[in-house]
Amino acid sequence: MTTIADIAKLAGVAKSTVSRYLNDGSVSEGTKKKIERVINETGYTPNAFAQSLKAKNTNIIGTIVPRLDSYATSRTLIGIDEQLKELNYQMLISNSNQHLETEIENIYTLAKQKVAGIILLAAEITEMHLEAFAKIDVPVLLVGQQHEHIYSVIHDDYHAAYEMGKYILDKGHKKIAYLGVTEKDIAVGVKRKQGFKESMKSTSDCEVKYYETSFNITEALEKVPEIIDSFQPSILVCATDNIALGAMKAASIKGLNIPKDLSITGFGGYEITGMIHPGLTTAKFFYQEAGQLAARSIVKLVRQEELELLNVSSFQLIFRESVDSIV
Amino acid sequence: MTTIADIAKLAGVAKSTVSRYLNDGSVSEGTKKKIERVINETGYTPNAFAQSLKAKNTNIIGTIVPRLDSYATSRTLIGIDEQLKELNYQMLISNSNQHLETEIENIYTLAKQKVAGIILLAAEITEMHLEAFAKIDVPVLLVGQQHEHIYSVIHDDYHAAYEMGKYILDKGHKKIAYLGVTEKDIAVGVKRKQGFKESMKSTSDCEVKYYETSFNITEALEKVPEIIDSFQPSILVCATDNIALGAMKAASIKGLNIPKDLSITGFGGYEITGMIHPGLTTAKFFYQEAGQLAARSIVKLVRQEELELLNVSSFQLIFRESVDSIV
DNA sequence: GACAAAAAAGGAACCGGTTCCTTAAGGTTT
DNA sequence: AAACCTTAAGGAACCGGTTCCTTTTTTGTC
Repeated sequence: MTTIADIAKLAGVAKSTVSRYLNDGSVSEGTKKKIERVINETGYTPNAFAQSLKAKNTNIIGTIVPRLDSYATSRTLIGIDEQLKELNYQMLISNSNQHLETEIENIYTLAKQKVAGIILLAAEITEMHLEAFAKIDVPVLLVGQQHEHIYSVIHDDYHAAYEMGKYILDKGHKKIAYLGVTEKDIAVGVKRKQGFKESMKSTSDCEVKYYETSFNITEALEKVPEIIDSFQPSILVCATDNIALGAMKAASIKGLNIPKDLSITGFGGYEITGMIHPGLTTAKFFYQEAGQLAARSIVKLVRQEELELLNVSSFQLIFRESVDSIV
Repeated sequence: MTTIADIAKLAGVAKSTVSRYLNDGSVSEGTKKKIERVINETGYTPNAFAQSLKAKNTNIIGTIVPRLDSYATSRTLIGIDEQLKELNYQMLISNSNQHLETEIENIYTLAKQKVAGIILLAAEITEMHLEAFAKIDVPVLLVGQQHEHIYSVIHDDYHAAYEMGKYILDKGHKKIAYLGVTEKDIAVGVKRKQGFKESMKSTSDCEVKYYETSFNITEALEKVPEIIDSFQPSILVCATDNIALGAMKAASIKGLNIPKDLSITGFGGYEITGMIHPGLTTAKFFYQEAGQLAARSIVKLVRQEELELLNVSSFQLIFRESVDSIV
């Protein structure tokens, strides 16, 4: 390993001069040349640890994700990474594997590594989270979930669900099943359901039933047949695309034709929803863009610039073949 | 920020004693208690940079991925992460966004950050890669691709394709289209094709044609109709599940029934292939397990232990509804 | 109780940078 | 030509740990 002292000796100058050359650059042309030559010859790069030790902070933004194998997560990470690179920050991914304790642990680990900021893609914010945020002296940004005291970037779950509700009413559906998730998840479990419920208020001759499942495709697959048998809805509104995919599979297994026998919708706008047959009608969220927004936002926080507490990313309904018109 | 000097002062001992307490632990019971109390009170954690600066290396394994939004990548990362945690190493993900130059850059960046080792999920190994590996003094492990001089963990692409070929011959197919990818990708582009070709040698009354597309779903979607029209195969063997998904969509759009009018197979074993209708017959690779193997392997390299140059992860054919029998 | 050996604790140097302070050199002003 | 300012460069301290070496304390043995 060559160090700054080696470079200094080889160039016949002091350490501080080399350091100055590398940073501000108040160095005469002659010595610049000398140092440049030596650095090129040796292929020297400064030791990042020594720099960070002195600087007491880094340009690293830690990003904690609940899982890596999810379209939403991946796209969000891509957006974050893209934007951070542009802002000269680096992304450090920390996977908590849908494990609450690991998630908390990761917060502390990142803090210990002196990251400049933390982006948290959480499904749920607990007391332990708040405690961790308070203890560490690092700005935190939530993505996908909101909280009254923490900066966040969220998707417009409420209005997406509202518009989706309006749309299926337009299509004439009267027997509607909504398949949601746990209310611990404010965004997906609460907001989407609220938006949907609100849209249902505009009509009175509809029968709407609400069910709950997990985020797991296979669990949806198991739960759906029962819903179909007992309630016989004309449409199944699923709180995520994955649930919708499970529902479609379940319907296919039962020999039902989508959308003739049963319409299905999702939320998310995963790429796969356009590739299957029939295509799935869904509300598309802009994960990558939200990731970019999150990156810009956390950097603002790091730089102590002004930022809205709540930042909303938009959505777009995508109409495909999985919804039939009832006449 | 509290430092080890603060702790030492508060506990009334020397810095070195605190350090010893934190590491080997050759400290008397009495002082242990004192130090422990102070550390608990202050919530002190050692500065990772100072430690790394002295230690001259880290327990971080850098993992370079070509893209984040791929099932194979995600699963592999999960496996790596899981296993590294167990071995007390940390994973640092670096995304090259399918950009060769970024990939090379990332190699150098990771080396500069003094990672203990690098796992590279590459699609292609160029001269620039080899040059980078030679320059940096960090062990490197390839995943998914092999190279005569570099340690690697690969999937058994050759035999998976061979078995797949055998299977579809068994099913009686005679007009077979193979839709592959660029031969720059040794694993997917070359090995799968080779294995498949080998299996085709066992018969003489088959017409087999080879085509090429990209890894992109939409490109497959565009290319497939032409293949169907000009060649009219009874089966389309796709080199990846994504290509197969594109092909299925294309077939659906043309109004073809899968598998009656056209059989389709893939490679990969993505979860979604079991969720669509009809289910896709595919060769499943064990990405997560391969990731774990990769983690164990890179750690062996870091510790300068013995390791085979080539480590092969197995596969399993999954038979679903997308392949018909020709009688 | 004296003495040797072992254990515990202290002190200083070091890791590789950055930065502050000081000195030296060169240029300008009067 | 002296006084002053500016620019360039050197030297030393510092960031927060670890480790080696030395000194002090404890323990055990005769």
